[in-house]
Amino acid sequence: MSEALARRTQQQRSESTKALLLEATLDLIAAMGWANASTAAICERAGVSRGAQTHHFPAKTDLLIAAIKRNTSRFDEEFEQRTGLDGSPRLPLDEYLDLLWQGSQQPGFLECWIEALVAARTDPDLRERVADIDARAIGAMKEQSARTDAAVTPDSDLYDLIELTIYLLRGMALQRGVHASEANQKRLFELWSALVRNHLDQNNRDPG
Amino acid sequence: MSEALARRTQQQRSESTKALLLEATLDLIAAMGWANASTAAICERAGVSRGAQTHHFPAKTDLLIAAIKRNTSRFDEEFEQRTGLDGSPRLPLDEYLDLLWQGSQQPGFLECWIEALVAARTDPDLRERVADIDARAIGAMKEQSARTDAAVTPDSDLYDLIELTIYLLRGMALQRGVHASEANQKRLFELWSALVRNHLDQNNRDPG
DNA sequence: AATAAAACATACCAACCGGTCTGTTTGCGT
DNA sequence: ACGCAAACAGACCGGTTGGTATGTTTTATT
Repeated sequence: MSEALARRTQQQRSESTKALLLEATLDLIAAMGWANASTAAICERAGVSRGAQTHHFPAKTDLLIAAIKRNTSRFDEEFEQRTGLDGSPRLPLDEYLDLLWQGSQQPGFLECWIEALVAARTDPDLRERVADIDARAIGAMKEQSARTDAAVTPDSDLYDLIELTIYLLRGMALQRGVHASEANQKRLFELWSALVRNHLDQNNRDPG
Repeated sequence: MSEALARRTQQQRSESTKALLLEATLDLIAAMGWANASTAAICERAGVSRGAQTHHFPAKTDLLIAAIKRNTSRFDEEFEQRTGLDGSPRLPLDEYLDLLWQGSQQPGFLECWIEALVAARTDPDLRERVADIDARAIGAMKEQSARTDAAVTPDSDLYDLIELTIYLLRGMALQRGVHASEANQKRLFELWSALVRNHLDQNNRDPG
């Protein structure tokens, strides 16, 4: 029958099942936590055999690393697009902070990230690799913030405030795991944003 | 031989082994994470038989709940002492924020708390109970903050700022799990403290 | 077409986990 | 002193997990 359709390159087959596995992994981490996401469950969800999984990801930790890399790069690219790279007008800091907020509200995104951080803390095989991915992600967000209109003076506290914001959003996501409190958190984050803006306005007034 | 020493009340025996188990539980959660802390390992660490553990804590989740209750109440009491209840002079907000910081630096404290929050997210048996303990702990800290010199007007943002601070400290602790960055975080927290003070000073100027 | 290699499928296994069950010791009430 | 219940100890078990080992199919190479 449809031989032409079934015929795929090795690379195509490989990347296809890899993608299925990683999506299933992220889904299950978000739904039941990394500790409860068994390789068997991931394979079933992905519609892939256990052998295929072990072929592409010999150890379970390989699965987690690849999954959170996918998780971060996906949002990283979206953020890069939104902040823009060329001579477009600078994004107002307000909007960038709101962008961070929206990113933190993406279902499963921070949940997976937190699960990875927690798992990595007590797993020597994970710790270094997760720490590296994490550092890159934070660095990327700091660079993005430098493309907003808040990047007035080189010695401002902008990077520190971005780092604080990231920590805050993670702490909030942690809380949402057990408490449904989105409206309240939105309100709190707006207060946070106001404090950040106010601080930068005060310290960067008349930069020259 | 020393019968008088070996002779103990049932209640004494019970509370003694309970305490041993809970301490061992907290130690292991901090050291290897909740998911990797097996009941057998906890019993071995506590020097208690498996039968004794199941007698006092039939399910593993009972162990976690009791352990984090102990975890929070321990620090809660310390905070209550420090903030004082009677007519003593009001604690400066600066010092209270520093108290929160010091609490967040206590080895194992936030690590266990975060493990509990993460485990509770995907465990129906834990979620409600952990959420309840968490809500009480946050409420207690808000009440303590009301005893500082920052509690000027009833409609200030003090409670919101305390809640933000708690989320921030948790996000920071999450980060410390994979990155050794205490000095940097101390610096960041002082920046945040400055923002909080500044905001409250601005909004509560000339209250009456 | 033949050979090799990558992709995939299935069975298997040793280790571990948490809960249950049975038996023993210790303290308490009478 | 006696009986009972709580505290404790150890054995046991079904279920699950992640990794491995072996066999089959699909693509690539020559």
